[in-house]
Amino acid sequence: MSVTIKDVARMANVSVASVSRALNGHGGVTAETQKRIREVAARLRYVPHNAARSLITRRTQTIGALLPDLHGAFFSELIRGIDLAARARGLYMLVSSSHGDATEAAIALRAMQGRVDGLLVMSPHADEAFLDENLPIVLPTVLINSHVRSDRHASLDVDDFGGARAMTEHLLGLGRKRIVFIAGPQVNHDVQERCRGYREALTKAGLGERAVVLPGDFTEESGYHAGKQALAMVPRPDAIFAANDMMAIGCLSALAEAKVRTPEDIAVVGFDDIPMARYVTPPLTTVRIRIAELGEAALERLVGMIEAPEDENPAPEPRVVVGTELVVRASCGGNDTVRRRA
Amino acid sequence: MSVTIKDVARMANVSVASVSRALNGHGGVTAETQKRIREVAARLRYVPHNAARSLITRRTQTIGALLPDLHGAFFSELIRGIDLAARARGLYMLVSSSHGDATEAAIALRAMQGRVDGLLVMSPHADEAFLDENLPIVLPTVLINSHVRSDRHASLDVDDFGGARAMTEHLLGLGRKRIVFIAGPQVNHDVQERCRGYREALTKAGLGERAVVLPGDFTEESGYHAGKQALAMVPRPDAIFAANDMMAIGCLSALAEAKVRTPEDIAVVGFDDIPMARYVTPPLTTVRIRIAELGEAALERLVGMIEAPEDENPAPEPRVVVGTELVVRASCGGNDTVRRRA
DNA sequence: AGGTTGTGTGAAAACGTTTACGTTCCGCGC
DNA sequence: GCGCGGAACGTAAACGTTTTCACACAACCT
Repeated sequence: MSVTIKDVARMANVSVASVSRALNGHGGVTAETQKRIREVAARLRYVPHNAARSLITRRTQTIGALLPDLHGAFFSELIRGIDLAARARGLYMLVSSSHGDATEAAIALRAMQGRVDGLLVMSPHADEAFLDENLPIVLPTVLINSHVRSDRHASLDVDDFGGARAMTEHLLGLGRKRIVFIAGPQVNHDVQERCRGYREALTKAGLGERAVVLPGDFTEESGYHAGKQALAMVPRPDAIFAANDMMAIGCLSALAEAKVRTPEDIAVVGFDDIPMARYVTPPLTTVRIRIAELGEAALERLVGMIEAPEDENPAPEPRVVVGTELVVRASCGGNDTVRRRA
Repeated sequence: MSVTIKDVARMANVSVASVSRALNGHGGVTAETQKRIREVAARLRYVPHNAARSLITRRTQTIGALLPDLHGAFFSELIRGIDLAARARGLYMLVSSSHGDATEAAIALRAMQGRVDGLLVMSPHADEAFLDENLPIVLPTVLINSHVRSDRHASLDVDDFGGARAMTEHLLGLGRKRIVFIAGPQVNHDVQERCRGYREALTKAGLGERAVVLPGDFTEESGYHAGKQALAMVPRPDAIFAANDMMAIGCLSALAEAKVRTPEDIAVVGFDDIPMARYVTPPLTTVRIRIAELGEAALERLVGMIEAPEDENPAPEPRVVVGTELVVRASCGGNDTVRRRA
């Protein structure tokens, strides 16, 4: 059996209350007894039982992260950002992921009850109704990139729209006129926003009717196919904007195979700035999301909510948007730069 | 205030004991009352308080993962593997990382007390003495890639040695005779094992005295410099084996810059099979570690320890080695294959 | 009829903390 | 000398569960 506070109390000839006070530095104990208690605790290797402690304090020093998946660089970076900020505050992180359907997500959500002080939720299932159904109202929650418009939950979104618009404008600025867009999974909010940004820029340039959206599903293969499709178009496009980098890379293969030069004949650009983007040939122009920063911001936000007195609701600004950067490399025919957008 | 088991009991006109029994399916309660209790619980949105539950059951349904860092594809994959296996068993995962020094790691370790049922530890600080000092003996623990020889802790290691030896033998089999090795950080156990595998293969081929180890630190840049160094050697090597892929990629740049052909003049190979390896030119021959599998295996192992009756120690096989695959692409001049090693 | 089982249920103890509330003791001002 | 205030410390309640034990009651066997 492990050693409890009672054992320490007995060995130090004091009550459990004094041990608790001494170890937590609450005062009310002599410096001398405090020292003695500390020594005994160290000798016995006493470690407080966290479950017992959080049962009474109502604090767990833990935040929960609900993610749809853990595949790929995106979640890796996101978790890293969250962890970074969490550690700085002495918080631990309970992660739960890969819940395919809403039922699984609901179970995960409920399992967090009494285990965490707050929740970071990024899930395609996390719409308003779902959250109402499964979230105990008391649990502070920050929605990441959920695109759920709600005044009751704080949320943090990536500026997909602005990033895509900036990219499209960049291509237009380089003189490209026939820009096609390769979309991702239909249900994906990010994709919709990126597509919207693409259309917006074209429309603003008076080229709205030239918008062409090819289907894709975020995989390299679908990018390859979309590339083939683009090559078959007449007139042939002079730029391809893929909704993510992997598809852009697949697209590059399709062009290379057809002996079409990038960027001279057709520019190819992506979205995400995955590590690989720098290394393909030609290096890929893309939109960078500062993902770790997104994670950090989300956690900061959550901590703010946890620490705020309950009556001091509604958060001043329930919705925050995280900016993107335009990363210009060779694949678009521009000069290498990184342009930061708020 | 959130709803407790007492509220459910009151509303259902039963005792808390019956509610507990009904909800946990322990039997000893009529089908009818069980149904009634379940309905009341659902209506009240009752969710058991996990801290209270684990206080008495001594089970948290959570495992802790102590990692040195969260940067890069390795940890992403590792976490994914762990999470995958954990979810399959209804376990949650508490992750803690980025502890720079041993003190921080110790704090993290102790903070896990009473919060997890078992621990997955991968940390450079996790040597025998450190663990003795900070681990409550009762907590089941699996060490990942720690290279700590201990009969008291289970451990799971990657077969760096075997992978590096196989790669070196592959190069020798292709007729390369002057193979240099680019090492990584000195303290890194993996690097030492990989280097040992390299030397072993050379020695076995009677070329032991030809072993050349250039310094490196796992960064692309250090690979670039090592590449330059290799080019300056006389006689010039005909193959370069980098201890990880990033350095191999840096090395490729150095060769390309010097107009040296890969693989015709010099073969270049790496270790890790990061996603990018497929996409560089030429595609990189490398050693793949099935990382997610490593995570899964570690968790399975841990669960075995947790579920085993206490008296049924010592685990049959305290040390398990996870195999690697030789991934042959263009950069070594062989034919594309994947050769799996146990 | 009287004992013996079994089955559904409730009361209460237990888990390991924190903390509100008492108690003791000492020093101080009147 | 007496009351008073505060500091140091102890007692016990509380947190929300699970689980042991006891109890009531019905059904069964002699």
